Amino acid sequence: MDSVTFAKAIADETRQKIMNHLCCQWLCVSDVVAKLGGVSQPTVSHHLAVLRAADLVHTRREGKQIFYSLNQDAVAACCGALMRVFAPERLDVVPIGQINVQE
Amino acid sequence: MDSVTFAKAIADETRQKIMNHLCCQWLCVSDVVAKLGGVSQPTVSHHLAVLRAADLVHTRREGKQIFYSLNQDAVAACCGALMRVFAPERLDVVPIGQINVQE
DNA sequence: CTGTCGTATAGATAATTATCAATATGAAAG
DNA sequence: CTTTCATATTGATAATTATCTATACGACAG
Repeated sequence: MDSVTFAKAIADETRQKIMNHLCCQWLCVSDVVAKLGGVSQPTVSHHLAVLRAADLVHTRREGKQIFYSLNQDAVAACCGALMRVFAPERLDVVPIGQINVQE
Repeated sequence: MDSVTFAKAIADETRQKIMNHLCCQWLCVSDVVAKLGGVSQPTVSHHLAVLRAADLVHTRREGKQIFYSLNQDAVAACCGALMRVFAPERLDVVPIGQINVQE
């Protein structure tokens, strides 16, 4: 996966909202539709497909429903790659919250 | 600056190429045009404007030319913010190269 | 097998955006 | 002041994409 694909995948407000809801929990599509409010089910399915194509979500089938959850490993890997390429001189002081990257 | 603005700013191949060229060095617009090859000057100016609007580049005037360089601090801050939001459970093992984030 | 429920896909449309050619702006030189 | 050079802006166009409605698909219940 390249950094442009990753950037395009997260470059949408609705998609970031979805990612927020899928962070640290599994939700089925209709759950996401309900949480968003005002967005149709096909639109949500489309966004989930974009996230899936970028490998940013995990998927699990359970009967008729399909559950999604955020692939935090992929997010971390992509952000790390972005930093290596576009902030190589800041790798020693990355402001991840109050945490600093150290060797 | 919000994470959607950042993502949109870097969600373009030409823009990421420009960011690459502006990483760790100052280049004027015509330099960037030359380095890219096949992209018109107005297009480059437009992309630089997008990057500037997202505060991802530094600017310096020198006579008739305007020099740009990548704002690595902003990149690092935005990537850090993305990680905090979308990879909160991986903050302790962020794969920044061979480096791990530690407390 | 048929109906129902959850999700995905198709098709259409509107909005955004990437790009170029042409032109404006602005700074320095003569 | 006029010209020249570097960059920005305008206007137009093509490509991408976000969204909806309608429909197809796939799993389960009866």
